[in-house]
Amino acid sequence: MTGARHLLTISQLAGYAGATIKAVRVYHERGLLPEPPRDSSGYRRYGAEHAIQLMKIRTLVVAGVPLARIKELLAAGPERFAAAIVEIDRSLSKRADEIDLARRRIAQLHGGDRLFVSAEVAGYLDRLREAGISERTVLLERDLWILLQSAAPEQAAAWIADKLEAVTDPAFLALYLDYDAAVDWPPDDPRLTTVAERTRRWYAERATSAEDGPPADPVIFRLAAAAAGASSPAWARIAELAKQVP
Amino acid sequence: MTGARHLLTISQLAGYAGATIKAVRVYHERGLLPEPPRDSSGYRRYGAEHAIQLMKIRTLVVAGVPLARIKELLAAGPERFAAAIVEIDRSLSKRADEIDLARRRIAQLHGGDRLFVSAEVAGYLDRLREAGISERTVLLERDLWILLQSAAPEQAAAWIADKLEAVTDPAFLALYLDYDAAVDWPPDDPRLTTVAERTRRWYAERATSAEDGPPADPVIFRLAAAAAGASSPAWARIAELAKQVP
DNA sequence: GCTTGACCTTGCCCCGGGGGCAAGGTTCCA
DNA sequence: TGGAACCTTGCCCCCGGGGCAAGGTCAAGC
Repeated sequence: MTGARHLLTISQLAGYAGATIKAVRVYHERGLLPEPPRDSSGYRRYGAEHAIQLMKIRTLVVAGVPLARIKELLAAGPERFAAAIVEIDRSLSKRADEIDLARRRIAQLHGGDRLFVSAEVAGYLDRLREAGISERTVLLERDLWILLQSAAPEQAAAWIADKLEAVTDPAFLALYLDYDAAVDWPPDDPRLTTVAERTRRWYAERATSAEDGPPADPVIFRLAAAAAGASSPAWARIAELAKQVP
Repeated sequence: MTGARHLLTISQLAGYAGATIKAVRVYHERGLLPEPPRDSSGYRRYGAEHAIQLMKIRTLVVAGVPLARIKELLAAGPERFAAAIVEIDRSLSKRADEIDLARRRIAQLHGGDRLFVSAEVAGYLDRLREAGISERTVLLERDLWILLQSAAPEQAAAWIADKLEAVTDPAFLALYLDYDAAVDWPPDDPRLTTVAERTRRWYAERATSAEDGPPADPVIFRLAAAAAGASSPAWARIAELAKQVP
């Protein structure tokens, strides 16, 4: 009569615990769930004790605990088990936070540049837009910042702080608007000398008024200048002109 | 000078987007991220456009979107993309709910039987405990319900409704306490005939007062009786005695 | 009895999303 | 000039099962 204690088939067991037949067999293989007795034709026959164990296993599995760790936990003493539960709960709550963050980020996916550059740089770019800089130039500037932030994050951070200050200066914005207007001029346009002159003046004034300029790492600076120059021959020419009469 | 547009190494790119070098190479293989130009020694050199694409990829990856789907999405038009974003957000919110549920379940892992049986059965078991039934017998009853719920969920549901009603009857509880006391008696204990007599009377009374008894599926009923009988020879004897004098 | 469909068994290969390591080439910095 | 830190390709491995094959078994209906 004790055979009546093991009357569940594998699919009944799996269905009850929200698992699949395959999963149950995997748990047998990995030693998480003891193999039950077999009936006369070799079918596995389960009892309530297996159902209980399987429910525990599934609860931990859906909580994201790896099978190897589940095996340890089920074999461990209650105090170790309780400690593990606390830790698992913590990791679940962390996962929930990550999901929250992921939701906020995918929501920004079809939107602006905040996903691609730091908040500071995004703010800077928005100031440029407000000042009337063309979207094309803003995007060039954005790409430059992406390169900078990738190649030298802390230098970029120091630099953007400087730029956020500069952008409050109307003279800087005016100069930037000149550059924006000049982007498509031919390199031999005579107006470029004027822009170069204004550039020199602004830098000179700035060097006297604020003693700490951008932490001029020459390598990075040159790369940035080269990238900008590559985008616009006119800009490259302005840089050349501004250097010529120091 | 256009080489300056591609100045990031693979590790700089990966670091910026929170990926690993290996992951970036996988995205190349799968066609998610275009292969960048190589420098003179065969190293990959990336530009801002790759950084932007990689950020998009990573955002979707951490949101749990499979790489194959990400590839489709990046190639699709904006309206299809937007629709997908909505769907991804919904699935993320579902995941968040699942995590919530998982947390509540692991919290019950070291606690009572509510994890292993339905809420109704758990309530029934608690009523038995309140009535003074020994924990050992309650656990036997619980295991029986686990078998029942696994093997025939809807029959078990109908049956538990019946039991929840029975448990409000003091006569039923008194009878159950008799069984609890008898669990370890030898099968030839003379007191068993008294219990059998009370059992017969209770069933007779119930059959007249409530016309709809439990939906007596004979197979399931017999299995349950056999399981109970296997746990206690005395209970098996009571069942035999109660049948003998119909 | 006989078929039909649902179930069960083992065994094998497959997937995604990379990780790890080997074995070699390159670049940077002191 | 030498070692650390990069980079390259290639190969095998991990988890947690899914899918399929090739067979054995069971219950219901005719």
